[in-house]
Amino acid sequence: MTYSEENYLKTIYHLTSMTEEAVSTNAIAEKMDTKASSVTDMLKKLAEKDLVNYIKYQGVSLTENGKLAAKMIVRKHRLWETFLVEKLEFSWDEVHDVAEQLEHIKSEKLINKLDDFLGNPTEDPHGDPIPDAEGRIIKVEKRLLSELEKNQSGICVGVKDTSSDFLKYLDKQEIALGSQIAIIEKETFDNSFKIRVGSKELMISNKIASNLYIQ
Amino acid sequence: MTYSEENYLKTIYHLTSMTEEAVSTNAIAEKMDTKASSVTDMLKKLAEKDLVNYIKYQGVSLTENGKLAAKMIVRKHRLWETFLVEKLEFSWDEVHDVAEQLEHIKSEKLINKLDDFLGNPTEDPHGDPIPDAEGRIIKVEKRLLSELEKNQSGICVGVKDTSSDFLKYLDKQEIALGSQIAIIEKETFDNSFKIRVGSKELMISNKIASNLYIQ
DNA sequence: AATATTTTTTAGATGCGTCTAAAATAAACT
DNA sequence: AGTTTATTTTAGACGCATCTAAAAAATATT
Ligand SMILES: [Mn+2]
Ligand SMILES: [Mn+2]
Ligand SMILES: [Mn+2]
Ligand SMILES: [Mn+2]
Repeated sequence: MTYSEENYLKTIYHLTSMTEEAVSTNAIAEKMDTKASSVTDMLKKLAEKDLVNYIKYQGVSLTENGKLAAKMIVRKHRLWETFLVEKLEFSWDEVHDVAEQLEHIKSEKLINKLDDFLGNPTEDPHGDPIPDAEGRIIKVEKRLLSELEKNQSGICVGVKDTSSDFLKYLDKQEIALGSQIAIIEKETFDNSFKIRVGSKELMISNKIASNLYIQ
Repeated sequence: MTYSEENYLKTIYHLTSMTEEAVSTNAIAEKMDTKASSVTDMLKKLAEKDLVNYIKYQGVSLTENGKLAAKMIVRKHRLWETFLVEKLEFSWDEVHDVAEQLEHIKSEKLINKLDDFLGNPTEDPHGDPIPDAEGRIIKVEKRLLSELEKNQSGICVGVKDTSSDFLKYLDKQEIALGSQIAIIEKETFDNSFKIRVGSKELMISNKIASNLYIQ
């Protein structure tokens, strides 16, 4: 499989993992910052290889083959991110771009040895699950902070947005995976929140609260 | 720089590092298992980027830019090989192909952090020198085992041939980097050797002896 | 020096992944 | 239902890296 094919597969995987439905050509083009015509070309090729179910004008979904292949790429991405943070002292906002490259390295042995070296982690630095060698994912149920009510609390276990900007904001506010977060007040006007993180109190917008996973 | 450009650069580096002279189109084609016409195309492109000195029909050599770029690729290759052996329990005959992929990952930070993580090694698992971040190489003088005379001895510090076949042969004979090797007898007929490795004695062909570096 | 051989370059083609522009189809709106 | 708009596909082009076949240049042989 080529570098490009792998990127399409991964994108389709991420776009379909929420909805479970077929995804449109335009949605893929949007996400990958490319043109719809390029997407169409690639979908034909992936369909030819039995990696996607593709019917003209009707969108696309992954076959079982495609889904497993996509999971293996996600596995590699997240294991490399974990390696970079745990072993090479990268911060969680610096790892994504490098992992985008590393996820395409082809070696079963490498990735499985890396997995062992890292102690078979089940989650990456952003709290996202790491598929095992067979593609199994441990699903932990988690809610968005924005769904909590006043006086409820929980532990921050993940981020939805993994952009560098957002992650740096969290660093600045000293919010990290494992932080205890409690809702002190919920502002009905703009749906912003007053929260307590550890011993500190701060105000966060609804957008922030909608990108933090709590357990 | 593209994946392909990097591979050409590295090949030219290896071919010129011994002779110091310009290298021929055919020599590059041979080494890279490609056609001379493809090489010519690439040489034009590399010359355009001031990475090689190329004059039609007269062979090619690296510019200072090209040499530094090549060294950085070699640096990455050898650091990754070291990582695979030291941290992921690969054996020295398994690392080359994976390192061929990993050497193209683009991230200054990654490679320098990896270097630190490994303790800034100066040699890779095959005894080859690892250029530092500025491209400096620590030259250690070493001779081929085949150049030694009867009753001389030394420590095995490197291999010239790094093919899997050769490395596996060495494993079988329990010859490794650091092994003490002494010449017991030199057969004038076929230039083969009787040697002692540690406490064992064995016969090796001249071809074997010509691929072991001794210090 | 002339001829033959080898090496290297050029010319033209192919596959991959991308693009723009135009055509086809589907969806939304009177 | 007919028309407009949006989405998707097709057609044709381009850059990259490769190839084969032919031409050009360098080298070796007689
Ligand atoms: Mn990522
Ligand atoms: Mn991640
Ligand atoms: Mn190697
Ligand atoms: Mn090596």
